[in-house]
Amino acid sequence: MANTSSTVDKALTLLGFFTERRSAAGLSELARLSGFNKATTLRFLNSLEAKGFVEQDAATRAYHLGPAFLRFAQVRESSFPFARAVRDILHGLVEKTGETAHVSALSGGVLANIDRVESKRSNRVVLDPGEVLPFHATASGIVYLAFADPDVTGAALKAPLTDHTAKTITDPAAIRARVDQARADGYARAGETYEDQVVGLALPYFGPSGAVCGAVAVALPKARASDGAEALILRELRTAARKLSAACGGALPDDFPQVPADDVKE
Amino acid sequence: MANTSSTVDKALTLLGFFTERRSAAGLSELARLSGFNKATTLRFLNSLEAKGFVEQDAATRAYHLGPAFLRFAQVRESSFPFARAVRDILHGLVEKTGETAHVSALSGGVLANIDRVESKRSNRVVLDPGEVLPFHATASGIVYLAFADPDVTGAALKAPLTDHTAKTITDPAAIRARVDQARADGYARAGETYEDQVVGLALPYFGPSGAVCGAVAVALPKARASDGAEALILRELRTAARKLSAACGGALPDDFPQVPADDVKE
DNA sequence: TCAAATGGTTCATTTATTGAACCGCTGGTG
DNA sequence: CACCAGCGGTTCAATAAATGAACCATTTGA
Repeated sequence: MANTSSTVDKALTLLGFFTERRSAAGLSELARLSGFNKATTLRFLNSLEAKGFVEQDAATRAYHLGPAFLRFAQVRESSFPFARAVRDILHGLVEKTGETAHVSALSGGVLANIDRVESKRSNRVVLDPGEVLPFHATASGIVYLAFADPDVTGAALKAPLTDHTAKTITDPAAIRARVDQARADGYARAGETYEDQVVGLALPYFGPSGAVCGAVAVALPKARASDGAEALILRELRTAARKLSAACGGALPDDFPQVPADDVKE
Repeated sequence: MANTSSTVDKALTLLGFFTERRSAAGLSELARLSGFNKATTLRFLNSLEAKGFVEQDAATRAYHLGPAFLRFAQVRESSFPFARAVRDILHGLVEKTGETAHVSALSGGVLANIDRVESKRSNRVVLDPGEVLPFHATASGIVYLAFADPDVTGAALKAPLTDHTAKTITDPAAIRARVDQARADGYARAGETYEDQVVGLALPYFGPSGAVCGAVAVALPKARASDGAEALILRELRTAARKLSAACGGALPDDFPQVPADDVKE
């Protein structure tokens, strides 16, 4: 599966270099980031620009994501009103839990945030829109792998696992253990493996044919991560995961573990 | 400018075949629509799928737009909150005029709707999200051409001009006259040239460096298109165009015509 | 003023793209 | 129920398109 390396694939990877932090980039910068030749990069950018996927700032000559995304997001949404459902579910989660919530989806081989709603508390977790979530270092990533196709999981664990904090787990065997645990539990917890002082809890959601689509997660400051708070969050996450699955035409599998094996029932 | 026909260009054109009406399409259908060989089409779809730009329904094997658009729209929006501004402006227009309003932008050589808000009246104009607006048959298209680069305008008039209604104007010279008129007036009006019984009024909006980005328009049933109503709409459209230009870092040109050369001042 | 970036171009080499023919499969029809 | 037409997908030689090192012309900044 390494890389089929079609020209189209390569051209599209350029888009992935635009993030919230780097919302615009010049030709040389993109060539450096991608490893493509400058001439190649330019041709790709021209093609992307012709279709509205990037725009070039006339003054700075830097490129940024184009208006095509507004249009296509609109078209997708009109036939498949997912973004709207996501937003509603996230608002519900934030209201119920008081913490920042976000939903990710697998898109182009990576798990990327597709929306997030922040807690109203002053001490809260802040997330970049569109951020790519490393599989091994986030609760969303772990729980995604737990329910993903074994090949995908294997591939993700073979990839280089980078450190994000002092507590990031980079040993593939240890990650695999966490993934197995998450599969058994029906959720994943990540304590400061991606950001210091941040705890994450995540559940997967499923599309038609029962394939996992992504994860829904709540991120909170470690200081507020009491057992009781986490149990509440997991309960809310479960209903969120159920709604999300429904919104994309799927459902939680029948054998999906009951999340909070504790006291009260939903 | 005909077609540079790079492989990437071709692959991206596939995305354009997804609309609200045809939100999913199979391999053969896309091959037919695009004119590409089936093998070629499939390779493109695979590349697009790998990056999340299309998804394949496991059951029907049909393809539809993928989650990448949610993500990239998010990233673009985070650094360039345009969609939000558009929405606010459209709501304002609908409230003030009582009619359906929409904003389009040039994206990939075509003028496509990027958002729209419908009138609350029962007899109203309905627009498809993401719809492509033909230059010659819509007020938005005419007014776009009026302020676009002369080369673009020339190219658009050389392209085949298709009929949409009995009143569609397909003579390039007549269209050019309307374009020139629109440039002088600062707005364009299209009476039943795209949809029967529908009148459209449109103004352009401008980005940095003064280039035209797209159009903002109001569409209303012919029966309600009185002179007074149209004058009101044009006034509202002008403030909308000003706001929109500001939202994308531009402004109306200093020499932009005063829209309603009539009674009351804004 | 100079050096090192930048965006962009060129063109022979190479490599990925192309398309006709081909599978196996499904769903509808006489 | 056998048939055929359409589907999604695959193959592989011929070919057209992608590639990249070297090259400008400008801009930036020391």
